[in-house]
Amino acid sequence: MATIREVAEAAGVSRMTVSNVINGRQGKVSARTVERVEAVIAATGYVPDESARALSSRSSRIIALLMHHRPGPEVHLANPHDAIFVGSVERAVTAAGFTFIMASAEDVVATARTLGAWRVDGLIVLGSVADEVNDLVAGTDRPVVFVDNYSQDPEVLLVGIDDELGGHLAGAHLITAGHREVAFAGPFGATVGVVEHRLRGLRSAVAQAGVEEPARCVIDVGNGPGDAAHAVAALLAAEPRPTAVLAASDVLAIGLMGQLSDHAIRVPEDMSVIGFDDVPLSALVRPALTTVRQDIAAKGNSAVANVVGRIRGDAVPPTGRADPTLVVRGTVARAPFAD
Amino acid sequence: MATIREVAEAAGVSRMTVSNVINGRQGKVSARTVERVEAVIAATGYVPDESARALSSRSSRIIALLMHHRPGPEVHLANPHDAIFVGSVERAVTAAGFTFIMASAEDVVATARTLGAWRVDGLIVLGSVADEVNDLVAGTDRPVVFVDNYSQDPEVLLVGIDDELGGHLAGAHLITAGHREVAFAGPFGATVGVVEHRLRGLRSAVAQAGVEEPARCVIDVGNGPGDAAHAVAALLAAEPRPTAVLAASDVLAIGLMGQLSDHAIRVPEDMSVIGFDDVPLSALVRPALTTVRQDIAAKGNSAVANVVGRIRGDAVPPTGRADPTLVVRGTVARAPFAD
DNA sequence: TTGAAAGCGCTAACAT
DNA sequence: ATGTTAGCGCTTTCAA
Repeated sequence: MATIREVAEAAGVSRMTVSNVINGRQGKVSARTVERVEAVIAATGYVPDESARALSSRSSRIIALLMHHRPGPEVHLANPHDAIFVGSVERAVTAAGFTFIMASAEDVVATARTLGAWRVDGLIVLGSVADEVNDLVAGTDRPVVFVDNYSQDPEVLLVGIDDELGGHLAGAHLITAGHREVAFAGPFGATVGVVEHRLRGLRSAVAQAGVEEPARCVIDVGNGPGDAAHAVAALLAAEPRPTAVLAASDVLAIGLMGQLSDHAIRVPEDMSVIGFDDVPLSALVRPALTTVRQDIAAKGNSAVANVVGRIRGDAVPPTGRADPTLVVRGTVARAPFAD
Repeated sequence: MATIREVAEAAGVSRMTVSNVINGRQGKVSARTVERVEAVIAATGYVPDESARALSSRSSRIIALLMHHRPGPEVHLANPHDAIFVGSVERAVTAAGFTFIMASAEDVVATARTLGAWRVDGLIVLGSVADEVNDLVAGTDRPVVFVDNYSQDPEVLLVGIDDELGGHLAGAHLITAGHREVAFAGPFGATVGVVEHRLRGLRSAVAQAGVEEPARCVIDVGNGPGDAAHAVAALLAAEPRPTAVLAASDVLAIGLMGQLSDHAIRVPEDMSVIGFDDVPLSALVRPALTTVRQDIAAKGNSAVANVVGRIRGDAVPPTGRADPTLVVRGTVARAPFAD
């Protein structure tokens, strides 16, 4: 491995000149010298040592995505929402000229500390983080953005969507189709606030139609293998039986559809289903899934734009919650017995 | 940020002693001194600077997963196979006491060089890498393992499955169900060798049944939005029309099922479908997907075990190809008009 | 069991 | 436009 010193000697210049060439410092080096140094670099295959650079400059030009995941065999990334988000972040980070790395761990605070020890320049945090938010922010002087977070602290920078509006859109659509007894299913334990807000929005829409106890059937369901089966069992046992269900994610909605099919309950004739996210899969299944759409890639781009802006000291693009929309496909029908 | 020097002074010892405590060097420091130093570390919240450690020790204790992806908006990780693989690698790396990072890029060789400049200790490479293999291996003195790679070079260390056997299992199952005209659909451009070997295995099984031109209908199909539609159009236009199709992945199989449904072709009565991988989703859809199963997490564990073994200089666990199995569910029926 | 000296490869700050 | 000096924070090597 060649070092900057060897390159400097071979080119007959000082190490600083080589450094200036590497870092493309315009106007600090004459064109002829640049050429000579670059020739030596190409010939030797020299690559600057990043740990030395980071140590000396106190900056790594790395932006890291930190994902929280729960213990157990479940893979966080198996969730298409997360996969798409990660992909969009990676692209935006690379396009901005930074190096992208991702770290996934149960203990986000500890991992943030590890990344900090690597002098990462910015951090994007995905996953259910609540109490840890303050520890995370306090533990670093670098820009941090949280994704889909419902922290108490209004100062915390985040990107996300208006989950309550999403739930409301779904509820209004079901009400319009004549549904009154509407159920909700989601992983309440897995996220902090997101699922709750979707339920709240659903209830507000149903309540506006004059329903006394809106969405009284609420099912807490994980992503495990048998979970969809339990959820559907609970759904069908509810009294009175709901005619529609809003799932907190498309994947869950598809799982429910499969179980309903096993119970000979037709979707949408006997039971309407709405998903959340609009992942690509939802257009593939049959009947195609009616769902609340969020622009996941836009969320990733916003997060990166904000972090990069703060690193560079530029104008900082705003963060906040975007508005989801409803995508009508084939899983909502008029409620049975609706007038 | 506290430094080792400050900790040393506060504890009244030399920097080397603090270093020995940090690195848990047994027997180099007395128990009393360890205790004192650890108290100071806890009090100051000292975290060793990793770039300085890497620079000085020439090792980062990082194992990196390098993913190749193609240009365009498509997200590599959206593939459940890749997501599960990444998850299992991350878990195994962390369990082995290393830090995990993931980098995804179009130019794997360039990114490998970047990671090398960070002194990563080991590398796992996922994705369609062919010509780059030699450059990658030549460019580093660290252990590298390739995943699902069909390199010419037999010396290249890899983990994967016997894709040809997988195709053969599917073919034999279809033959047993009376199918003779069998189609194959897969993204030939996206991988190097994997899809081809699955097709080869399918053909060998069909040929064994005495079929003259086994699997003559071969459809090259990507993962884009309209791709499944084109594939099904090609499938239904083929003359003679196939009675069964093997898809190179479960996600593709599900996409085909949706399109077949739109054409009022029933699965499995009119068309049998087999997938590949057995991702969780395949058990959720209806009819549940018959598929060739591979143990993705085992593949990840093998890759990590090999890299870690080589880093430590321990006995190196063997690499190689595991055997897939057939999971029979509900998408294969007896061929129409079969005797 | 502990410490002192030297240096990993690079860059910031200041010369010239 | 180029060079010199002095570290960044840690570990290695060798001594005590």
